[in-house]
Amino acid sequence: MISARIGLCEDDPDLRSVLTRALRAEEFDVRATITGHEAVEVFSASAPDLLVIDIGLPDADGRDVCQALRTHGVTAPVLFLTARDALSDRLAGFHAGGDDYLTKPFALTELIVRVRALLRRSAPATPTAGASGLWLDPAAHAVRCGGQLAALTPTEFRILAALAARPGDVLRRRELTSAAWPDGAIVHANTLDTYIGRLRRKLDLLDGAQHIDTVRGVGYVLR
Amino acid sequence: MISARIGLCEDDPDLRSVLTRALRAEEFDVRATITGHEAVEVFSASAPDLLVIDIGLPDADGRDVCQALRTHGVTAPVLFLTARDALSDRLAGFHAGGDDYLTKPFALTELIVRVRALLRRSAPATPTAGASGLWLDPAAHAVRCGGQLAALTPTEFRILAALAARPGDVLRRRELTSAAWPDGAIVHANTLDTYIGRLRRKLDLLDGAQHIDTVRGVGYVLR
DNA sequence: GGGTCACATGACAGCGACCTGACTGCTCTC
DNA sequence: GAGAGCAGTCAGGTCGCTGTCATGTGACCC
Repeated sequence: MISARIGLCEDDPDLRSVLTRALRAEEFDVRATITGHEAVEVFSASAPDLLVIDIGLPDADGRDVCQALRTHGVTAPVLFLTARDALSDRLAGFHAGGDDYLTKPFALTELIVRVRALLRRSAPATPTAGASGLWLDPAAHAVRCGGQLAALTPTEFRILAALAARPGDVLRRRELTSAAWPDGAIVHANTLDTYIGRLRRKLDLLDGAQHIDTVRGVGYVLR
Repeated sequence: MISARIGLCEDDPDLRSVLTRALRAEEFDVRATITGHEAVEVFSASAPDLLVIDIGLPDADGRDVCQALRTHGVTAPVLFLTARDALSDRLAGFHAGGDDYLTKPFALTELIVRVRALLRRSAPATPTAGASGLWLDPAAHAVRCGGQLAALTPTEFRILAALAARPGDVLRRRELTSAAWPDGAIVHANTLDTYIGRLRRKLDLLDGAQHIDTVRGVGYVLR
């Protein structure tokens, strides 16, 4: 699968750098911009698959940047970043349009999960986990297989999302841990094993197949 | 695919005529209305797949029309037409649950592009609430199931309408809260729980089935 | 085979999210 | 003012998610 192109617009140098590196670490093709005007110029010329835009840009409101891009025919979903104290329910309307927002401060893992969820939603025709027959449904917080559906807890969902993001690739234990738990969280080594076991049980009830393989000494892989 | 039904509300005869013909030329099934009251009457009776509403209607503000339709259970995305440079209008439009904006004057091709984008984005998320066996009855402020009918209070209706707008999707608590209460309203976290409980009791009396599921740590889902 | 290690699995306690019934206050109508 | 109905809060109970532990199992190396 070709990596998704993500357009980023964030004026704070530190945050911009962190976000860019975090997204690139997840194999995304990131193009970072600093001002709203730059974002409109760059992304209307070559539309990315998803936009991550800070609401509080110095030269323009992030929502106006979005609006301007929409008038240029850019239909990619947008993930807004907003300060918690500036958050109000007025942003809720964006959900109906398929967009999303994240309040600062946020865990990078949360950003990654949201980004993947938005990308998945905007490309509903793309099977999520390759040939595994599994279908991650972020809207339902569940996994589908055939007509069956299994509800997942938040932690189970994050782990399976990380695996499904790169089907066929072996994900190291530390990669999975950092994807499922916030940075700095201390989780017992065995905790991941337990969750893998729970996921396997739920997936097994769906179609009786083995979806998550163990790669001894390395990690796990979704096939 | 059956052509999408588009509800148009525009008082200016020239613009109405141009828009109607342009959309029909794109194979859309257009129903044009002139006043806000007519729009509410017509489109709450037979909800289209998308609404195009002028903000500056003579008898009502387009945002109020949108708001009224939302409380009638109409969940279709809305494209507002508005005068240029009206930032406050934009924000207020999103308050009303609108999904996109177009500032006059605009190119017809822009309109078409964004209509298609909105339809594309909303398509997977808008099966009718009938899939759950429940039917929202805005006129009676009630919910029907089979031949049974349960009266709902206004707040209960708004919550159920929000859930029914996206059956199968988990709605976060904050989404439901912002859908059921006005912006800025401070409601105790537990209040939503209480209303969910009341709704469950009423729905349970209709057919004895469990309609609203809890997704722990996330929100609620109508199935 | 025997030892070691990594992983699998079932059980469990803590905790927080959620559920529920009861209650108060408010508004509207008569 | 009385009554009815709705909205919102509270307290206490229940339930499920989470993370950990103990123990079992299988892979690998010698």
